[in-house]
Amino acid sequence: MGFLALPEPYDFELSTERFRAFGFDLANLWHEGGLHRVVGRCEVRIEAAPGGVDVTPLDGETRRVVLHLLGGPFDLAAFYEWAAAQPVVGEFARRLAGFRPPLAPDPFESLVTSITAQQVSLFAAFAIRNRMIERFGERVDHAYAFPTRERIADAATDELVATGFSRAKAAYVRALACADVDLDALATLDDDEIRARLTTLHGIGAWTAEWFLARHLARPRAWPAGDLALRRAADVLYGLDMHELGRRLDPFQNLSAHYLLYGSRVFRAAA
DNA sequence: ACCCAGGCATTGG
DNA sequence: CCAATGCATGGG
Repeated sequence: MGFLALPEPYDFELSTERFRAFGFDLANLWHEGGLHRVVGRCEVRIEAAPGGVDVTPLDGETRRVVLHLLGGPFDLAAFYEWAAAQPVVGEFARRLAGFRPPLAPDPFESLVTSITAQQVSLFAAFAIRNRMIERFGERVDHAYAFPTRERIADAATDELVATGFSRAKAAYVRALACADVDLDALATLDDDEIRARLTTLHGIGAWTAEWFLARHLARPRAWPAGDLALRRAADVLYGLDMHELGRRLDPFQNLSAHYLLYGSRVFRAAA
């Protein structure tokens, strides 16, 4: 076991709520008060500790993956300083102090997860994604490794449909797996270049590309303007359209989006 | 039996 | 160039 520090303030329960809010998540499994995930060939358990988390077992690769998974790249201190003077998001920042949005550690996983969530409710998306993970991923102890790109490339479209994908989405996911594109290399590009490259792929539109910037690369200005839940929050909480709200939240659109979505989910009275 | 849910590509005007 | 349409599943 090893200790992994996260910048204060950090709240493990708030930060992992997403893995429990819509059912369970086989690849990021909440079990006996800790988060379980496969790193390499090994299951890792993450649990709360003062000033960070305890990770079992912990090596160099695990340190890197878990720090990313737990939203380490976000500059929460700068966000809180800015948000203090902001209506709505400032109040959510105070009430959710220590919430560090989780990030998808892997680009393929991030895109596939977003594709499952296109158009359908997140409860449906989680259910479909879990069935896909169970079928194509490798189980290690409690949790499953998210299916590899190679495994999905080898799968038949019908096998994906059998787990609940529409035929169109099954084709998108397989085409992505087979595409001649270096997903890791996208991290070296700027936001607009990433948007342009991703949206040339079949099944990846503006919404999916934006959540990739937000939930995989932690880009500060990522702003999923087409997101239905976020548009509702913009309307109910601010009475603004997404375009105008995005300008007002600059340059913290990404963290603002996460706090507004979490806040409108948790503080039902506020929405 | 409906209707809606954190989209997208395709088709038809 | 914009509107209409089909998609598969889970919850209300």
